[in-house]
This record gives sequence, structure tokens and C-alpha cells, in this order.
Amino acid sequence: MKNLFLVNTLSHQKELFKPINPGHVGMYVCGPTVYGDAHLGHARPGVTYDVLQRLLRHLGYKVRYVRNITDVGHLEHDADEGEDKIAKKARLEQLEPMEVVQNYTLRYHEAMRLLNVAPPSIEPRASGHIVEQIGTVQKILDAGYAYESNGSIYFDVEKYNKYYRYGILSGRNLDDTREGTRTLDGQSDKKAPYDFALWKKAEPQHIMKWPSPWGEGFPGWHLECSCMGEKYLGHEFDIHGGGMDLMFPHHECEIAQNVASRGTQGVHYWVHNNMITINGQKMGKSLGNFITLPELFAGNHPKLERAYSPMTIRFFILQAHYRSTLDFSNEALGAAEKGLKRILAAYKDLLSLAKAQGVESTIKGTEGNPAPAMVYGELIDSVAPDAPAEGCSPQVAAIFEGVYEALCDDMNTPIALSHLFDAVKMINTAKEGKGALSKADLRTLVDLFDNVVFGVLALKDEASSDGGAKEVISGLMEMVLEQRAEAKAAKDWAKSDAIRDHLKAIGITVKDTKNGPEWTLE
RNA sequence: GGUGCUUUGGCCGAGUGGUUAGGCACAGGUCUGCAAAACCUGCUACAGCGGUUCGAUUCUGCUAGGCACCUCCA
Repeated sequence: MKNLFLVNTLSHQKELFKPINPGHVGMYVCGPTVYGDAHLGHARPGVTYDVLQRLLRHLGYKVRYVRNITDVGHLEHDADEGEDKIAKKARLEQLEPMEVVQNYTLRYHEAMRLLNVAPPSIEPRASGHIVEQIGTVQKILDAGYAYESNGSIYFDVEKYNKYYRYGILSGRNLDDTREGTRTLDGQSDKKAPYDFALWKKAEPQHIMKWPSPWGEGFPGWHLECSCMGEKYLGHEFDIHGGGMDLMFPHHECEIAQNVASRGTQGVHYWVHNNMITINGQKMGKSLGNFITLPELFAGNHPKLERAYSPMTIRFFILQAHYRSTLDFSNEALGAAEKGLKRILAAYKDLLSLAKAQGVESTIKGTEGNPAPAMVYGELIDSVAPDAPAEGCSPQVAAIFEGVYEALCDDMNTPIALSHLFDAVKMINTAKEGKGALSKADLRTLVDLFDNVVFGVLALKDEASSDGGAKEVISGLMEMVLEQRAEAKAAKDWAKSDAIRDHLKAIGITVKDTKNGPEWTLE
């Protein structure tokens, strides 16, 4: 099994990944708060941790991937006087809170499906784990790290910090936090401004509330991840992922809660993805500068010159390292679209070159689009081979090694892609008849594309996934191109160009090659 | 104010103490009835000023700009 290295936020260093239980990985990722459509920023962790779980599986690990849905307890503005986000949205739209949750959860799932993000093994909801959360609050109270105040329970950061370090993840100490925390107007029930709510008392008019030993209320936001992580992955588990903006206070609080309730930090590797920016600024809800995924796919947003397909978005994200910021622009997305197209076109050529030498793809799925199944446990058919096929050329072997080395080096997808583009060039050269690829080379490359491009990076050819209609179109195209060939043979250029132009207008591009015409849809 | 990160060619974006990232765009060429694609060639950058070094884009100091978190945010 190849060694995987990950940058652990706890140490700020690249560390060799060693799972708690050999061969098994428990991974928890903070999912969305479902009170609005997912935007481009949400696509980043979606894709990043999708690649991570696919990579882990491809490396031979059995993975339990938990990604939550936050459907309650997310306070707005501040933990004191705030209002539950879901409840507020429900009030505005005159809906049951769970209607809002259901609607946006389904829309989130659809956006992730389009991005070819495989569903997690478990997708727990905060509202379904109220009992567990009350239990954790009680444990923290019993341990003496929380206090009750006016029907709410707060975490006693000051006391916790006496025995442990609050700020271990984000690298700050309590004094810094003390200085930086604003003095909030209005009466607060908290002893200190940096204390955070574990359980919040619900006002009579509050619509989302549950009974508890401390009266009717709802859980604090940070609590759900502690509880659900523990419930499904155990006291300690391997990887916890999320956006960098969640590092403080969310993940910091999570660690404090874990230590206070179960005596362990709970997580071995903290992985944080960076933000997507627009004009150099973070794309975020509060800034109002976000573009939702449905808007991107449809092209209906003032900042968009046109629509961009889900795979373009996925490729765009993969072209940057997950820990770097990534700046949105129409130009960058256009470039991503072309690059992706180039890789997919090369794969088709690779398959025909390979077929000529009796080498076939071993991946299930339709030819030219072996998109892996979206079913848990069936993401990737094969485990990463240790070496390229016996007898392959040094150049191809170098690509093989380079791709896996990059992926295992803190998921360096841009470097992996750069090696794959080297392969693209080799394939194109071979197609031109200017270079030859041996049977072993072809075997190595086909496997590499199947395993990495379609398996781990999970790109897919969106155009050729129409199923039944595809065969009808193929038949029609054969007929049309025959007509055009006749026109060409008679040197009736006007007619042959007219056919080509007409096809182009309906989204079919025809290219004349040495081996006859080729066509692609969209 | 506190903490941390960052500044790469027309754009996006990797990386390194001395050797080509890659993609997109652009220019010239090959091929083609034309077009497209592909291939070949060219474009060779690392904010500014010092320091360490035989040598720094890469280490270090300062300056300037940018960003993130400290409040909800992926």
C-alpha cells in the first residue's frame, strides 16, 4: 500500500497518514447548513473530500465517511441573542422548518450528484441527534466544564483552559481571544464573552425546540459534530475535514467539547480546505458575493458570461491545491473547460489505440465514460497498482509514478493533472503516428486513466452519458456523414460545409481527420 | 488591535537553493478543399530593498500590497 501524506492542521506539518485501525479509515466532514442553495464555495469541500475518500479507497482502505447536514442549532449573528437560521428562513418563507430543510437538502444532494461527488457512508442530521447532544451536554456539566445560566448551558472556556489548551488547533491562546472578542451590547447570560452555548433556551415563540433537563431549547452549533462524530466513528477517529473558516471557533470548540466530555481530542488528522474567492475576496453568504451551483450550471447570474457544466467546476477545483485559495473568473472556468475537454478527448483516442493492440478498459461502465458507480463501496473497482505494467517505457512509468506520488503528497491534484497532460501529449502524438505506444504502455495508461481520472478525480464525460438516445444519434450521424462524404467526393464544398455548419448549430462538432470524420456532441 | 497566511509570466495555478511545472490565451509553422483538432516552435515569471550563500524565485530581515480568522460562513 502506498504511503499517504496529509498536512495536519494540528501540527501544521505534512504527516504520514497512519490509521488507528490498519486498513480502516474513519472520516468526518462538516457538511452544509441547509437554509439556502449551495454555492461555489460549497463545491470545494464537496469535491476535495470526495477525492480524499476515493483516494483512500483506491489505496486499499475501507472507509467510513460521515458528512453531516446541519438542520438546527445554527445561530445567527451571535451565540447570545441569535436566532436559529433554519427557523428564521422558515418564518420568512412561511414554511415548517423541516420543509426548508428537506427542500435544500434535496437540492444540495442534486448539486453534489451533478458534481459527481459520491454520497457519504452516513449523512446524519443534527435534529436527529438531540438525545445524544443532551447526553454530551450532561457529561460536560458533570465534568465541571459548563454552567447553567438562565436556562441555557455554556461551556466554561476559562476553566477548560486552566487544564487544557483552548486554541490548540487554530494556534491562538486565550489572551488573544480575550482581546479580540467584542463586547456585546445587551445583557448576556455568559460569564465570559468567549464562552459558547452548548444548549440554548428557547423563547416561547421559537419554533424549533426540544425538551431537555434544563427546559425547552435547542443545541448549540458546535455540539452536533462532536456527538455525531463520536456516535458513528468512535471516541477517536482518523480524519476530520472542513473549510478553513470553520477552524475557529467551530473546530476549536469541538475539540474542547470532546476533551471535556470524553477525555480525548478525538481526531488524529485535521484537514482544512481553503476558500474560493471572487475578485480576491472570499465567496461567502455574509458578503453576498456568492454564485450558487444551480446558477453556475444554468449561467444565470450577472457575474457569469455563460453556463459552466458541473464537470468544468470539478476540474476547476482540482486544478488548484485544496489548501490554496482559488479565484473565480469566467476566464479561469473557460480554461478549465478546455483542459478537461482535452483530457477526455485523449482518453477516447487512448481507448481506440489500445483496442487496436488488444488492450481494453477493465472498468465497468459505458465506453468512453466509465464514471464509477455512486454506490457506497463501489466507487473504485481496483486498488492502486504498485507499479506500471511490466515492460512499459520509462516515460510512461514516470507518468505513472508522478501521478501517484502527487496524489499521495497531500492530495496534490494539480501536479497529478500536469502528469496526466504529459500522457495526453503522448497519446496525441501516437495518434498522429509520430510515436508508438507499446502494449504495456497502453495497458498502463488505460489503467491510469480509469483509476485516477475517472476513479479518484472522478471526472466524467458529460456529453456521452445519455444512455439510449446515444445509439439513435450514432445511427443518424452515420447517415448524415455519409451524405457529406458523397458531397465531398463530388467536391461540392458548399453542401459539405452546409451540413457541417448545420450540425454545429445543433451542438455537434464534426472534424475531418486522416481516418475519416469524427464527431462530438456539445 | 490580536493571530496566521499570501504576493509567480496576458489569465488560472504548481514547485524548487543551481536544471521545462501544467492548463488557458497569444504568435509562427506542419497537416487540411476549407474549418476544427492535433503536432512542432516561440513567449521563460517569481512584489520592492537588504542579508546568508559559489549561487535565491526558493532561506532570512525590513518595506509595501492582498487575504483569512478573531461574529454566522465550506
